[in-house]
Amino acid sequence: MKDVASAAGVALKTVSRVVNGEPGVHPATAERVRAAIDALGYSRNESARMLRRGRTATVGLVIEDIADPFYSGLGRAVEQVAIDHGCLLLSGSSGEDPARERELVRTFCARRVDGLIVVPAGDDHSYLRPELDAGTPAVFVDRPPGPGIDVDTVLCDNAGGAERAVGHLLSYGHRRIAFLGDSPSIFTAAERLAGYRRALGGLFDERLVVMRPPGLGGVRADLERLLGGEAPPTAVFTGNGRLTVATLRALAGRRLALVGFDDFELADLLSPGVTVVAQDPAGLGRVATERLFSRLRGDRGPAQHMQLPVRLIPRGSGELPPE
Amino acid sequence: MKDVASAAGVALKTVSRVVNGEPGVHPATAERVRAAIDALGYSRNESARMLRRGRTATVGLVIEDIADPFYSGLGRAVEQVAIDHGCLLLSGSSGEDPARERELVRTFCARRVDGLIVVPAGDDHSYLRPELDAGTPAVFVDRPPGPGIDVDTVLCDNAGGAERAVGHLLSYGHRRIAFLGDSPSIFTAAERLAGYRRALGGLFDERLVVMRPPGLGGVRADLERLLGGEAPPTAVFTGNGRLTVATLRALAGRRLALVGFDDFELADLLSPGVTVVAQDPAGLGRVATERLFSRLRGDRGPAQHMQLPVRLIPRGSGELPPE
DNA sequence: ATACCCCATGACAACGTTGTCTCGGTCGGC
DNA sequence: GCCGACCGAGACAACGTTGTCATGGGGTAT
Repeated sequence: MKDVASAAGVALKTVSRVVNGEPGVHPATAERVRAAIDALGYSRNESARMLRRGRTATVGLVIEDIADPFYSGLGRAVEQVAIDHGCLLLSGSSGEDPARERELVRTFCARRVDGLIVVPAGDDHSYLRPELDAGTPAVFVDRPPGPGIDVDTVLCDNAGGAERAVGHLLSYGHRRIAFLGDSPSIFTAAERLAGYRRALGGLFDERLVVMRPPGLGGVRADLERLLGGEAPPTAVFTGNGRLTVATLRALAGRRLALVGFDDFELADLLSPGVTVVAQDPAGLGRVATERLFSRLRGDRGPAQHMQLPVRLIPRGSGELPPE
Repeated sequence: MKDVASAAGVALKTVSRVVNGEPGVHPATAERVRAAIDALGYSRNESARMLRRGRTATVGLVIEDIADPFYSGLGRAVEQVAIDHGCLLLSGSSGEDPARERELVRTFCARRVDGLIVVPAGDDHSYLRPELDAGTPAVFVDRPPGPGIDVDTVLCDNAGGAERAVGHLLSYGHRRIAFLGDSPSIFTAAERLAGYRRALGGLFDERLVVMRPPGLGGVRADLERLLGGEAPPTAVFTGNGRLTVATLRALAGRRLALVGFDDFELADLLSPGVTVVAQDPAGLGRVATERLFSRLRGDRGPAQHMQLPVRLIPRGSGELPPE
């Protein structure tokens, strides 16, 4: 910028004014400056600008794994909204590791991101307190923060969706419906279990519930055990997309009524098509990021807790009769 | 940092030394400084550090669409390697729009990213010349840069993979094999067409080739036209993952031998399983980013052009006999 | 003609670090 | 007891912007 200034024969500040489109510069001068900028291939140093202004025009996104279609859809939406607001996205995957989540947040905050979008892995977010007090807004998506931290959250209707899924199977005559869920320490898994339980009411049988981290081996064994036991289930409700896919693999073509939480590509092309309760990952990302920007615009109201609806999509697997 | 210094009763520079683990600080002093840091909840301002050091510890990633499983897998690998090298990732989706690609690169460079990983959308990258000359290394992945720009590239064996796919169908007795590809202006599509053509040799028939941007409607119509014509194809080779899926939808269960370029989740669960030529998106990302960091470590050698192998995975659809 | 105001421009400090240089004190060797 | 080396620590400038305030010149109203 110094070079541009001397090339155009003006002061530093005038170049700054032109670059930022500030008023009060004679058109002819501005033109001369622009010519010098082009000639020298100058581009503003954003690091210096960030330092001076205290704003980085950057949003930090912490998710579980960007390679997971659910989160990459969410991430894409966050990116889009950020760009619409002139911000860039710093992103990182926590891999469901609370220490890693914390480390990412710490690093993002050291870089003075304007705001944070977090899909938390852990359940203790007291480490966020100083950042929040310092004025860095955060929005939690998909899962709420741990106790004592009251920030905006955008969740989907986990319990309601699960209830809906199980109700659907009940309406087709099933009475013994298994639940394969993620570890109950994960918020969404616990919520979905609650919905499952509520839908079943007196039919609830804890022997039909298996909750553990996903993985084909485990699911296959669990399924064999469930189906081989006395009074086996006639249907299964799977608690997330990965478990649904693992279950489909484990079933290896055997027909068993199934409704899964989370939609996934090609669910419609399998035979039978897979009935799911679909969330809207892009919607979660969009709403959360818009919430964040409304905070950045100065909204100081109490924390908002939003819940997005889910949608049951019948495709065949959830409409199979018992037996 | 100023506050920490006065709290600990030392000079600014001493705090800096402690924070950066530089030698030459008395252990007792260091301890006092650390105590002050904890008490004040201080964290280094990375913006200032970037400005001063001229390094941002940031890698810019430009891809087509982070929501696409292929690119999100690639992005995850880039992120991992970057983190292993102490860098964060700024990412953006170009949406196959050259202007957007350029804009993203420009923005990243204004932020003085240490290096760039680019999946290009356009075919003119002369705009990169100033950045490259300024010492910002770039690595192109999946597709090469336009003419005149000689940077490291990491591609997969597009032509070889296509040749392999078509050869596979030929070996199962097919003689009329259609090709559904992306717009030939896209490098990978053109390469795969070349491989298809090479494998067919004299059997090549341009009436069996359809190249256009993906989208179910188009694919369905194209397929109807191909299959309804005289001497219809007995097999089809699809030029990328999205087209493979669109084709499967359009076929709606009709049996037609098919081999697709790109693997995708659940390809094994469809019936028949979908035979594919699989790339390794994570491998592309990893190799490219390692290349970038070797440049950042000072490698000034000539541009390297790497090609990763592909793998044919027979699953059933590619082994169907003609008719 | 004088006073006033506005416009275009510039000088200067500050943002929070880190690299360089300097300085005082202690220690070891002769 | 003297000198050089070394160690811990600090002063200062610089990175490239932008916000604040100052300045001078020309136009307008009185």
